[in-house]
Amino acid sequence: MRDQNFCNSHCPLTRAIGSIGNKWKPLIVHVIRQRTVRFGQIDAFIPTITRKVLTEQLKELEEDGIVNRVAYKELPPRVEYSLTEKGLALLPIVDQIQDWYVKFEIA
Amino acid sequence: MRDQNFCNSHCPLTRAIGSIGNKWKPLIVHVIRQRTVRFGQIDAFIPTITRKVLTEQLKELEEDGIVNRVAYKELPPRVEYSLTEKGLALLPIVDQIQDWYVKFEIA
DNA sequence: AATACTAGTTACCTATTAGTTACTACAAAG
DNA sequence: CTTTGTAGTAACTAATAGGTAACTAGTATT
Repeated sequence: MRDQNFCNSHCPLTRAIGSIGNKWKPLIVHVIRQRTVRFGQIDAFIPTITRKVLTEQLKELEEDGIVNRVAYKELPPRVEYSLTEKGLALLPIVDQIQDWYVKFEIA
Repeated sequence: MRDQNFCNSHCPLTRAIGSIGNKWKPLIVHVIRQRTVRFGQIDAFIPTITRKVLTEQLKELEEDGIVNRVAYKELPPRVEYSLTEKGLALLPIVDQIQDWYVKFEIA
């Protein structure tokens, strides 16, 4: 998202939303989970995301200390992503969002 | 948000994000909390939102069964908003997002 | 000699979201 | 008789997010 009004707000919830409150980031965190996954795997798990947008989102998540990125100097390239401690702490919240939705979803 | 790819996804987390995963809705839920508040109060609590956008977001939240809207037939108009059971169930999650952010924020 | 492989990047274009300004209704207060 | 107050709406514009297609590197396979 990177909305300056949000990132510089005096309200911590607003800043939190500025950091993870967009449509892709919770999904990316949810896909990585406790694993170490490659770029292409994340891309395959989120069918509607494009590589360009996935790259952008992963870069922001890395900047915000939510994911680790390890690039191997090989060809073809290999880049592995995993959650940091901060990212792992987000998992129970993401799970609860899913549970909340399922609980109130009209069958 | 109302992204059709999200709302019709087979993944419940994706659908959940489609319903509350935008920048304004968690904030609106957080502002209403357990109270009954008027339109103008919400507007005053979220300084950077415009009336137009607030109206749109509240309408979607109402459609999704997250807020109740009660309009009194008076002049000047009075409209009161409160959280439904579904909306109230979102409060602990929103609080946890805030706690998560505060915990990992670099001082 | 051409093709596939991965994890991107670049330039360009479109769609969605958000902001701006002006306007409404009618009663009550000054 | 003008102003104030509330909760919007309409028309329009600006900003941002997201999508598309083409391209890169160097090794390994066909």
